This record gives sequence, C-alpha cells and structure tokens, in this order.
Amino acid sequence: MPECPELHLASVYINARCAGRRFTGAVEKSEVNKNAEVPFSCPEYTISAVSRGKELKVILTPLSGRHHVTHIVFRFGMSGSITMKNVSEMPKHAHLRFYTKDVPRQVLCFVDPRRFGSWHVNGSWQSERGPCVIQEYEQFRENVLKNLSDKVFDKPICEALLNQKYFNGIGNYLRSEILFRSQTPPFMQARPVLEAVKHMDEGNDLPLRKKVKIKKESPDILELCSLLPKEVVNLGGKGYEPGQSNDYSILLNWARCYFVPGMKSLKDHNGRTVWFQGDPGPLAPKGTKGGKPLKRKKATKPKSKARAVKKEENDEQIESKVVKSSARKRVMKSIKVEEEDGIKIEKPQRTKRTSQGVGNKKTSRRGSARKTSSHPQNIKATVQTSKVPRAVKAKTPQRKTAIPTRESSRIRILRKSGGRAAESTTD
DNA sequence: CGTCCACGTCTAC
DNA sequence: TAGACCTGGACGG
Repeated sequence: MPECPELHLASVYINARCAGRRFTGAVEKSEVNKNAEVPFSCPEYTISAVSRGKELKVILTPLSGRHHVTHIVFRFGMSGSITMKNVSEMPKHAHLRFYTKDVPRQVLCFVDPRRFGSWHVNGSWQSERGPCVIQEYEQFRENVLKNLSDKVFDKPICEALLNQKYFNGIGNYLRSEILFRSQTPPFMQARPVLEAVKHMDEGNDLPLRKKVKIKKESPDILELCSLLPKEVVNLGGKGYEPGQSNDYSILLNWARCYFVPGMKSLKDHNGRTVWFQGDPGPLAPKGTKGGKPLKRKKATKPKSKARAVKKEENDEQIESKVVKSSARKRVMKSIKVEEEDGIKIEKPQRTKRTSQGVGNKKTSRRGSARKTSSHPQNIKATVQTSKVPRAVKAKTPQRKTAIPTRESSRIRILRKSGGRAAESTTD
C-alpha cells in the first residue's frame, strides 16, 4: 500500500481504530523479519500516528509509570500495510504487532508480504526526503521551484517525479496520473516543464484574479502532485491494498491512465513502467521505433532471468499493455492493437457497453481486479476507457489517439459491487 | 512447473 | 545503472 495516499490513509486508520484503546505488553516482531526489534514494553499505552510523504510515524504513549514515549517511523516498501484484527485472525506476514489490553484482544499489525518495508525506532523522517506533497504543499512546491538547477531535473519528468527528495509521496501510479492529467509527455526533460510552471507563477502580465482562475481550471503539474493524492485519500478505504478489499478496485477505477487499456506504457531508465497517452517525449529510451512487433522472448537465462529479459525488452522498447489471459482475450474482441512508431497501443473500440456483464463481475478490469487479483498487470478484463483530462484540456498538443469516452456505468457497477466500507472501520 | 510482474528503496560495482 | 531484497497471483506450457 505504498504511495502517499496509502501512508496517509494508514495514519487515519490507526487514529480511528486506536482512539480510546489501551494497548499492553511488548511489541512483537516476527522471526523472519530482519528489521530491528522494538524494545518497548509497557502495561498500558495508547497508539496514534502521523504520515509524511511515503513515511508513517506511529507513536506509543505510555499511560503511566516511568515509561517513555516511543515512536516508530515506517516505510512500506512495495507491500506494507497496517491493519487491526482480532488476535485469533492474525494475518499472514504480520511483522510487527501491538496488542490491545481490552478484550476481545486485538492486534494492530504491520503487514508486509514482500518485506521491503522498514521501521526505525525513534527514527526521524528520512532527511533526504522532501516535504509531503499532501500535507506540506507550499514547502513542497517551493522546494522544487527553488532547486531547478539540480541535475535531477536533467532527467525525464517521469523519472524526476519518483525522486523523493523533491516528490516525497509520489510513486508509480501517481506519476502516470499526474502526467496524464497535465498532458505532459513522460519523457520530456523535467526542467523545462517545471520552469514553465515557475514562469507562470512569476509572470506579471496577468492580473491575479486571472491567474487564480487559470489555476483553478487547470492546475499545474505541481498542484496535481498534491491534488491527485488527495483525491485518492478522499476515495476512502485504504487505497492500494491488493486483493483484500474493494478499496483497491476503487483506486484502480479512479485511475485514468495507470494500467488503463488504451494507454501506452514504456519502461523508464530504471525499469519502472510508466503509463501515458500520446507522445512519449524526446528522452524516451532508445529503440522505440524499430517497428518490431515486440514478441516477448522466452527467457532462457539461468539466473536473474527477469532482469535479463527486461533488458532485452528495453532494447526494443515496448508497448502498451497487451494483457494476456483468457479473460482478457474475451474482452480483446473489443480491442484492437495498433502500432505507432513501434509502440503498441491498445485501443478500446467498443463504445457502448451494456449493462450486464456487469452483473457478472467480469466486466471491467477493475472489477476483476477486485475479485481476484492483487496486481494490475494480471488483470485482464478490460472495458475500461479513459476520460479526457479535465484539468488541462486545452493546452496540449493533440493526441494522436482518440481519447475514448468513459463509461459512466462502470463506476456505478464497481461501487455497487462493493460497499467497501465494510472492512475498514469495523472491528 | 517456470516466467513475468507488482504501490520502493538500497547499495555495491 | 545493474542487482538485491521478497512473496504471490496470473498465465502459458
């Protein structure tokens, strides 16, 4: 659950679930986890939390005696999350556990299947990380605009957006959404993009009122770095938490670009998939135009196959998602794969969708995500279509691909199928 | 069964 | 700028 909305939602969750509750005893760590033990034990204490970007601080406050307030700073890695359960329902991969004193006894757990997450007892917010895009917006903005000479901004904007020194809280799904909504090609160099934002701020030519209006109607890319995470927070639930809840399908359903059929994707220079529409921009990894249909190679290497294969693919550069799977194939009937400059794009063709499928959960990619899988890449059914970015409509170059219209029914369906509140606030 | 992919850092060549 | 660190779901054979 790891971009800033998820971390923030985790803090909200903790404060809601732990309010008025007393915890007791020692903090328990799983055997397998390599992070440090938490040397805190107390007959009675309370728990609260705050977040900043991609970090979460959990505060343990003793209610009596000579115990000291202790806090723990978490980073969630790729799969960390926080949940509260009855002791009898301890989740798998619960690596750090805090037990309630009250009965039925419950346990607040840091769950992290992949164990990329970390925690630091009495640690500070990581010093190299910038201000939180959600909660320290003004400082975040200033930090970026005052440091445009940093070589980080020599890079493509899509890569700069993942730099936590400037964009603390932005992760892979948010960057695609931000770029999409600001109609910025992902592989444009970051500096000019941000300098344009700066000039707009400084420009005197326009009356303030006009500027405000423009901002409101078409937020710039830095504003989107804060607005979009807030939108996700406002979806409620816990955000990106695969598998377990309907929250995940709601998040995917919210996305207009990330893993959305019809959108293109490329691996950036760090091997991370960036989703976009239209022109990739000048700094796109080389080899995107050979026109080779891009067959996935069979990996034959003995070791580190995944890497090796990735590399080969990078040479030919990909593609826009062509998801495979039988479920998807079914949907593929309605989708045609085209090719543009060597980049394949998947173009939704179906314009109308009737209700029904709906009933059967296979209707939308999001729906299937909710039901079965935890990973977008594994989702196949796709009826999803994207929507024209509202924010900045006019400004950008016309896209080569038609922007499909969104089906209004999809949302309804998903919402309906899920009543997601179920899990997140109950005991 | 093997391969690929996933919300992110980290650190070693 | 590669790997390393991990688990697990989906898919293809």
